[in-house]
Amino acid sequence: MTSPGTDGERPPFYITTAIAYPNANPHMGTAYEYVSTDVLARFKRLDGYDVRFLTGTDEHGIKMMQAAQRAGVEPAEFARGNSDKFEAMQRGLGITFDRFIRTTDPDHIEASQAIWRAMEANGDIYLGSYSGWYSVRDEAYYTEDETEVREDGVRVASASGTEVSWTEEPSYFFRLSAYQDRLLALYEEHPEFVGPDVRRNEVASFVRSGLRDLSISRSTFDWGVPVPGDPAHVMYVWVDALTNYLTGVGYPDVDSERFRRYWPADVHIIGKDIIRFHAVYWPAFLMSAGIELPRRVFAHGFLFDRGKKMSKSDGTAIDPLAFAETYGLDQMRYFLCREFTYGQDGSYSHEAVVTRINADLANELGNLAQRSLSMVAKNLGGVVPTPGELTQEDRALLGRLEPLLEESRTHIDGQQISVYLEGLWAVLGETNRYFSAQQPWVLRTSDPERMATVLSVTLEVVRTVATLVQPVMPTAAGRLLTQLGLAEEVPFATLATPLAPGTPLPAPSGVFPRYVEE
RNA sequence: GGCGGGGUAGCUCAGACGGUCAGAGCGCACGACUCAUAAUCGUGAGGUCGCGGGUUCGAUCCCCGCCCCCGCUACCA
Repeated sequence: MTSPGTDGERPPFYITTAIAYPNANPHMGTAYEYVSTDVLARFKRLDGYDVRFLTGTDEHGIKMMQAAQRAGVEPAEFARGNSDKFEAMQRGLGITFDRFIRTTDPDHIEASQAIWRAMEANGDIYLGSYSGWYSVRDEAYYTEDETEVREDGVRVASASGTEVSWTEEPSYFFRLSAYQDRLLALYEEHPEFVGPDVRRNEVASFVRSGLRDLSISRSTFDWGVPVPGDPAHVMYVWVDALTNYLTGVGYPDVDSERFRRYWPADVHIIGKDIIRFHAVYWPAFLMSAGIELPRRVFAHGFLFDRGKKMSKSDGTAIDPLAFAETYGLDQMRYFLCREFTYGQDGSYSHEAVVTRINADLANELGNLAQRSLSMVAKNLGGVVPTPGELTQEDRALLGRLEPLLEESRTHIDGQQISVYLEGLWAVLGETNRYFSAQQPWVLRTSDPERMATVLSVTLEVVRTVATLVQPVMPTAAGRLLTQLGLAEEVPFATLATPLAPGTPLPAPSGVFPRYVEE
């Protein structure tokens, strides 16, 4: 399952991010999710898969409505404007999504209503009543901890300060409680359904503790998908939001080529904060609707800003595009993927970014490429060198390249993004040691043929790493590949083809400049 | 409280049927080299592997107790 078929067919691969709730500006956490998912998507594409990559925004719900009111515009207009910001950010980050879905899209409304009907037809939706702390002015329910009792004894919503009262309203419920056993069986039989492991433990523990039915509609506001057959209600949150993954492949037309090709999704990439909805509600909804389950849900961790220099002086959260502007987009993408163990939390700082840029990119990779390519340019006429007989050292290093693709595949399939990069850099470290030990600058006069061999071996390393690192740093990798006389983008299938001796190479130039403090 | 994870070199972290398992990267110190982006290579730095017991020929890795830290414990997404 890790490598594409050999029959020339490109196997399908469907990957998604969570849809963002655009009631505020995007931050580094959202950028992290997009970049990391994009890396997984690009990797699969370069590895010969027919990838469908879905992302977008979740535009419904009470909070959007309130945010729109504060901004003095209609919800639809407000949502559109903010959604556009998210889409623009993704484009700015080089995210290669195939569709940017909005939950206000007509086909999504249709899909949501269709899955609702399917769950209803299965007897899992019933009308009940929902109760909670309700603010008439906000037209919203608040949980107990979102409210506080003022000095005058009146309970108010902490956020808005408006008075709340215990209220009951009719609401449709999803019979989540009926799915406890089937969900536990799912985690048991398909432990890969939830990752990382710690998240599966949490989810299983939660389900084991007992499930209550889920309120899935509201009648106190109308900014949402109308409930089929009862327009007084709109769907509340999760049926609508989660269904985007189905909309993205053509649901409810389950006979369509797109749906049959891409569903079930191979992996949903999400933040750890919404693991329950994806690992409990979502499979339950799908079981109810008679739809196949996604193969895996993977929750990444949170990123925290620990650096002072990086923040704006006013302390506002750093804007991802400003981050990319400051350090370079490829550098940013590399940092996000390499610095943090995917699935765990992490904190970033200006110092950490600079260290990665200089140590990993400028020194280990960029300098290796530069030192080898410039020797080729100066001493070998600027053409791919012809290797002579290989020594044990040469074979050992070249031997390290062979398993890299398969190892990378394994890591990527398990969403171990940092481990995949670690593997590439381990080889770069060995190559720098090899280069120093072989001393081609000495061989230049003592044994030119041997020098050519050493440079040839080194260029093979650069080619291999540049090829495999394309998903993370598409632009920089493309520049490296170009300097090796290759196309700007090359599929992984080309890894087995060494550089052709004699191929003229362009004049080398640095790809990864050092980051120097101003 | 319950469930789960964790406390290892200055920092971030690996680690193992219990017996070269005391490690990597960064940082730091010294040295080498000069092809290269003040890059690269070599060496070193001597950390009670949270605390106290126990099992064992032997435990950082097993058991018991204790002290800290973190996550989850449902309808904001």
